[in-house]
Amino acid sequence: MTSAPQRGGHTLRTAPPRVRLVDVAREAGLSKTTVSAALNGTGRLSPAVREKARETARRMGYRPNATARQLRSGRARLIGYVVGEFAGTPWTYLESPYFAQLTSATAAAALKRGYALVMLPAGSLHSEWADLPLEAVIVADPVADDGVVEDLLAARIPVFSDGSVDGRPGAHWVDVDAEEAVRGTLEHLGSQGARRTALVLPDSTTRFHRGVLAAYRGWCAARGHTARVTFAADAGNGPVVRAVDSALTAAERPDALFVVAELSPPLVLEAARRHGYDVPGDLLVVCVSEDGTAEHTEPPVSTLSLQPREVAEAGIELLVAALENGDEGPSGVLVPTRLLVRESSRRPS
Amino acid sequence: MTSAPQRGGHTLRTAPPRVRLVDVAREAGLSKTTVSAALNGTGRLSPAVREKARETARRMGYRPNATARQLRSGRARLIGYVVGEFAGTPWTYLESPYFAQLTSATAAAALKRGYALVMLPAGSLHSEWADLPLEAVIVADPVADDGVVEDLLAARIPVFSDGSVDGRPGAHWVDVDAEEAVRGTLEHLGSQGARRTALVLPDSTTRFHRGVLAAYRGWCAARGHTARVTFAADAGNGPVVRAVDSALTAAERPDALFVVAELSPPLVLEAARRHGYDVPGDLLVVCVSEDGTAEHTEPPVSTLSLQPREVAEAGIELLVAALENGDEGPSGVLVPTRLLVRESSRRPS
DNA sequence: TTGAAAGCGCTAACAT
DNA sequence: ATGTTAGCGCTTTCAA
Repeated sequence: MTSAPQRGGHTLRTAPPRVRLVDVAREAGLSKTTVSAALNGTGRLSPAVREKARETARRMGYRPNATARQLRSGRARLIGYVVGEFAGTPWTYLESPYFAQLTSATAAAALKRGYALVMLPAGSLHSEWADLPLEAVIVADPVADDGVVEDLLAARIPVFSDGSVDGRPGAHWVDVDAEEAVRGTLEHLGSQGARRTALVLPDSTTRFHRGVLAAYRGWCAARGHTARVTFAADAGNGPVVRAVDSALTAAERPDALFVVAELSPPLVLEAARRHGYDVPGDLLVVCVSEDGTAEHTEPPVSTLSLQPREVAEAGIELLVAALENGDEGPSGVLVPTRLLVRESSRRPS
Repeated sequence: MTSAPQRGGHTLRTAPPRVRLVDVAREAGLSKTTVSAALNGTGRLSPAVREKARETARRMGYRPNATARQLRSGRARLIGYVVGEFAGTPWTYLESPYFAQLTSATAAAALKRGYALVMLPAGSLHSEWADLPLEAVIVADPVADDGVVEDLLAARIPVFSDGSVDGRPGAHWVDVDAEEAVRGTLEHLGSQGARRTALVLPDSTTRFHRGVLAAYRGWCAARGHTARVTFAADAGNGPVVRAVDSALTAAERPDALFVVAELSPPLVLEAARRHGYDVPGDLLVVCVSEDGTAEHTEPPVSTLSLQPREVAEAGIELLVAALENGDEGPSGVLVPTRLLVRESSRRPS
């Protein structure tokens, strides 16, 4: 007879050993099977026995051991969640309203289907959390050639990410249509009279940001406009404010600003004011943002929403389908963005 | 011979069965024991054998089953994270900079000690996630008589929360000193000439918010000042803006504003402007906020930081100590707040 | 130096 | 209707 680690593992020295199924069975004068069936509502048991088992379990404060169940069922119902951007500051992504919403919506959608989300540091690799029993991992906005995606795929762990993983076996994706989003926004701005729309973009290799840049350049080229792009050196208010400042002080002043780098809308307005622009009088403004402050500013700021909640829903739906019905079905889905036009981008007539 | 569920559980129909330790052992012509020891660097094995085991495992793409390990070790190294406030909208808490920072800092600190964080919906009860193998649960800012805390304690799951759980066996806490925070802020405001400081508070039963209210009232009473409290009906920009509006339009206009309800600092400034106040000329402003925009406004806004990162660090330290060294040691710790004085609360001389 | 076997706590196939 | 037993995949004691 071997002696396994202290019952209940290396847990609290002072903690009493946890009540197990067998303890309940013994106490009730029944077998494990019967108690298990009684508690799980399975099997054919006489109501009396079932009740007795339940009563005893309750009285003894029995709680099934989740790990044992997981092992038995072969399913952990745990999903990893890691974001590709922000690798330099692995835990700041939640401070972005976009990621805050994406993350919470993902957790919500997952939990609704019976899966829980495990938060992982941005930019971390599989090896750092290999001993978590994750059934799949969501990689939000991976950077170009993201190491995690490779690692995961090599370890045969299903990956849910964006369009950049298309075609890889075991990889699934949800994507926003950057091309269409940019076109829609620029057309809107154009329709309000903008001729010189400047773009402020994070210096990131995310698929979305790359897509935005390409679409913007394409749009300008097609119309013979000069592309006016300013890159924010880094995420965070400071660097993005500086990028906006520099976009607004260009020799040829822009008449519209499309801020894709995440910046609190009131701060965009303040920058405009600081540089002597009237919004929307001589500067139209649209921000890619999920920040609710946009509707409370004076004037309210138009935003392009990337619809993180819809993205999360679609992603989890795909994930559940893949995990539970095998790998068939579409491996990707496109979610449309939504342009919320407010006063900041409506040229007064 | 029984036939357990499909090897690997109900996983992908098309997925090949996962490589197990025994598969590697067979392939290498060794025993499970030997391969396990080789891979874990334990036991006394000849270098040749160890290498052979490792090589075979690598070649076959072996990855240990995390659930089996957990069962064996009796430890899941998983911590639940649930917030008490926001029960009405269980997933919006991340949109608050305070909770975003608290959450990410908690996840970071936990992971550093080898624990991963599982995100749970705000206001949810133990029964909704009873089948997750959580070794402990962190209940951030529980509301008065929070059901989760009771549930968890009854289920003998260690709880880490705030001072409101003090004294309960199995409960541990980290708290901010609301009394001192309020006193410090009001003194600062007073030193800058404020005589009529209005307070804007969420209508919440959180320990911190209750503490702030009590401290504020006490402070006013001690000095014979009238207490000027406005409650924000709800979280979110809209309701809090309305509360600020109403505080600013009181018959007797305040000369200082202490905004404890979470609101984007630029929006506080805008409200002041809207009502004809000059900040800091005739209204001093201090916000309880972790929002980085505070330093980028004109004027920059003074904030009282609740130091979520320090709170998280302290909490996880306590948690690890309790989980790993038994339940002794202090069951609670107090973390000081930090007043960051900026231009918005410095009376120009 | 290596291997056989027990057992973590649970569920389900099978026998009674 | 209820119980016996095997086994999920792993680590560890103990024997060889």
